[in-house]
Amino acid sequence: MRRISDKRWQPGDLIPGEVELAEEFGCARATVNRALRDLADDGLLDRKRKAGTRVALNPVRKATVEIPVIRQDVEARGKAYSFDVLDRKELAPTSILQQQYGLAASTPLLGLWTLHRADTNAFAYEERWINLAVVPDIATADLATLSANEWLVRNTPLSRGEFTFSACNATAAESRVLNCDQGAALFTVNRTTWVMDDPITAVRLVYAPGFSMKTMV
Amino acid sequence: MRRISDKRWQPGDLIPGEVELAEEFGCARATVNRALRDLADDGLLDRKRKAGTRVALNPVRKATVEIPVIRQDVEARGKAYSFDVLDRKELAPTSILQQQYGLAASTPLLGLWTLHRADTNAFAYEERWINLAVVPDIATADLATLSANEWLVRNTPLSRGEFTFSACNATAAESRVLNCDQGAALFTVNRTTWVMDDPITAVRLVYAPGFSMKTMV
DNA sequence: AAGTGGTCTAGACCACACC
DNA sequence: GTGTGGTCTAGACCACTTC
Repeated sequence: MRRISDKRWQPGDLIPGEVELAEEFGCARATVNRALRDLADDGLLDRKRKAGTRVALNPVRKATVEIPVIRQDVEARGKAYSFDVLDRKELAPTSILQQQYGLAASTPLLGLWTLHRADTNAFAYEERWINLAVVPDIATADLATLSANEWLVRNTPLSRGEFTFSACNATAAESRVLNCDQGAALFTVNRTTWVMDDPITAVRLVYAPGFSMKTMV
Repeated sequence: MRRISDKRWQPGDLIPGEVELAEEFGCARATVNRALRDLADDGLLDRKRKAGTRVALNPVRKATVEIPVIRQDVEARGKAYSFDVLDRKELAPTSILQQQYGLAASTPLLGLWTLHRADTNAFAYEERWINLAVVPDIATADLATLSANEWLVRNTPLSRGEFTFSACNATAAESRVLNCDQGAALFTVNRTTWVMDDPITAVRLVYAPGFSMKTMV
């Protein structure tokens, strides 16, 4: 790391192999491997078998953002968390949802519209679609006490997800619910979650004005 | 991972120690250690000496967002990148900057206002402060051909940074530069970068409407 | 004090990717 | 074919934390 930092090893440079570095530093090859692997995980090195290890050309900064359950997020800010399910409907996917996720027209979906609060203030507004074909049990769960998000986290196997962060102007409906001006800039997260190849849930989360997401590199 | 996924090990559960798992799986302890460490890095396990390893209670989703140099971001979208330095000033820190970063009133700063374009469209508007006390060389660099961001990446030792993502309504000036409506919701990134304990640069980056940042978990 | 994870060693074999 | 990183082993000592 020091050699990258002070430019003795410059971006694109091929650095010595593990065996050579182990000799130079007087340690075992496994130790060098661990160090180089950690640096590669951080995006500072590019490693390839046979080709060797190079200092990363694209200093792509990889930031790890932690995306906590909303309740924890609110509580971490020292506020009391509460939420209300404003609306709830079981219905078939719209044609947009069908093509976006490759769902059959007969797939049963549960739609939930939820307001999350910090103390008594609106914190975020959530629109969520849940695939009842994959998690039918949630249809009978008491989602007024345990949020759908937490229910899914507890009752669903590990999953992979995709997040999209953007900014949106508050619609009339959103401004009413979030108690802000229409057109206010709102930080928005779209999340889709799959188990295996089945989409479980799609969420659009609109945070009240002033929200920000912080991360370190 | 399978045992976490199928809930045989539930959130909060204390799982067997490394020695025991190594016996069970018929492998060396180092192999178990590597596996558990990887899972802990992914946020699935919490590990503490003496206390043991537990399945993470807070399934804090850790998403790794890649924050590329803007030029690469634009080029990855298949557009031609260009930029213009709209304004440039050397001056002392405002009192706000002084207290925010603990700068002396005499610290020389370079302020840059830059418009980044994708093809001929505005892509992002950047306001940047550079600490000339730490990187004096940049004052004489040709920042019209190589952006300040890339100059810093190439000429500065490794640094740590802090990112804040938020949403802002376009000011009158921003709407002119980004060619959008005043008040449009703009995705905004604030970044501060340090080398050791010295702040090098603070950037406020305002993306044109429609920008989104995507990441997988 | 004791038990846990954290790290290291010396050696070995494997798999991939380039020649 | 061959050299690189990827992974594993068996053993050892250390450091942190909780008991």
